[in-house]
Amino acid sequence: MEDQPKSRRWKQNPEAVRADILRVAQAEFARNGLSRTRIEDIAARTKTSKRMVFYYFGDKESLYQAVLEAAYAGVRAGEAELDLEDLPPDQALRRLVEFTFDHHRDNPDFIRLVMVENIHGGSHMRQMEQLAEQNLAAIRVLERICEAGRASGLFRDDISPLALHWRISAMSFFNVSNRATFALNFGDSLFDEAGQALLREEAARSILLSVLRAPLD
Amino acid sequence: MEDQPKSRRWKQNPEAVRADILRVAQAEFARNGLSRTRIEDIAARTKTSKRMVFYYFGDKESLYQAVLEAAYAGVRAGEAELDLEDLPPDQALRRLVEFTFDHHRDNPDFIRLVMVENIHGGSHMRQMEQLAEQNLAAIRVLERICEAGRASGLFRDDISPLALHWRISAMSFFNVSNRATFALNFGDSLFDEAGQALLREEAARSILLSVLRAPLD
DNA sequence: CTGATAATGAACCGACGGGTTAATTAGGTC
DNA sequence: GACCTAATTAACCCGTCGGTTCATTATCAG
Repeated sequence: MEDQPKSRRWKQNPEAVRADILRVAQAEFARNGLSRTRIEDIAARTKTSKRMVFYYFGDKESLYQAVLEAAYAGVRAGEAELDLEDLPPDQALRRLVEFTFDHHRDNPDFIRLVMVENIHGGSHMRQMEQLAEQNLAAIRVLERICEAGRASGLFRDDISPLALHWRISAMSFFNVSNRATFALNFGDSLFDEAGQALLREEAARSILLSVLRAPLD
Repeated sequence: MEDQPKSRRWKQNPEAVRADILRVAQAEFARNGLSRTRIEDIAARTKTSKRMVFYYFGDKESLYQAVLEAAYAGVRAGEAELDLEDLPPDQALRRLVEFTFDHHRDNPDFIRLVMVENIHGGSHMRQMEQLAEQNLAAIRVLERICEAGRASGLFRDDISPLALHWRISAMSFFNVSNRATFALNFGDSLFDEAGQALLREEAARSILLSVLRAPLD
């Protein structure tokens, strides 16, 4: 029937075990952060044992790092699916903002991992190399939109794509990361369906408005 | 000479010890989060001992909670010093955004505590009562600005002060909270003096632009 | 079949760190 | 000065949890 590439067959499948551990570990680290997460808890939700976690990943920090790396790769892959090529620049930008907003919402575990990593000062992210290109790809999308907008006379010519990305990320990220404290402080009206629709729309509108050629100033 | 209110004099001053512990604990919890912080480390940087930390605060979680509460109170007190009463609404709003941006920047420990608390789902913040009024005060400031702006015909009449506050907070908070990962992903050009000035200005400008009466749409 | 290696299981270890016990001192009160 | 309580110290306790040891089984190459 089917032959695995490396001729590994039924039962005793290391790759699957590895992936299983990674999957569970991602959820645990996202929920509890690094220190509060117990390897035993991860193992318990896996089909394998604590011994195997160490066997495959060495130690806790390495596992965490592998999780972070996989999460980044997964999310960036999702982003790459967005196609804005044949849209006029204003619609493309609006679509990008809305997509980013939704995409963050749909990946709370990733957001929480990034929060955790920021608490740690980004120390585990430093040795990840292949992120640079993926990240620059995100900026390049914005650069193209800005350039097209400028060329058509629709956008201002002093837009910084990086600063624009920063603002889009800020709203999309904060919406997920600070939901708990924001809701406790101000109620959860912004987090029901209507509230989220409002925030999403205002985010898109304010970003768009800020790049359009001098409506006022 | 001077008489303390409760006739407590030189040496053996519980209030001061408490405050000392709280000060050090705030820095430690902000830097390391809840689990990674060691009570012994806190004690070591205090003028007192580990035993005293438990004596005054009961246990680690209670100490953390006291720290969080004190941090909130401190930051909110700082915010209250901003006076926008005699400014026209557009200038008042711009000033508020700039102030919030700066204020977050100046209180990174507070930001980090809020990050930690969000990782914990806000569970320690739930029993803090007196925050409600302080938070509503922040919204009320925005409500007054929006109302004045609307009355003068300058602002749109469909502004949600809460959503506006959310956007201002998002940018101000994200700027501090995600600095580490953002800089690793995209370089630190947005975090030097010029970059920060740009972000601050764009934040203010985009907020302002979004409330002004139909410049375009 | 045989030997080698990769994968797994069970039981164990040790130190780290939150929290405590018990005894001591300082300060206030009358 | 006698007494009481709040504040402080030193030493200890013990559960938890990251990581390991060692023995066992599965898989594969020849």
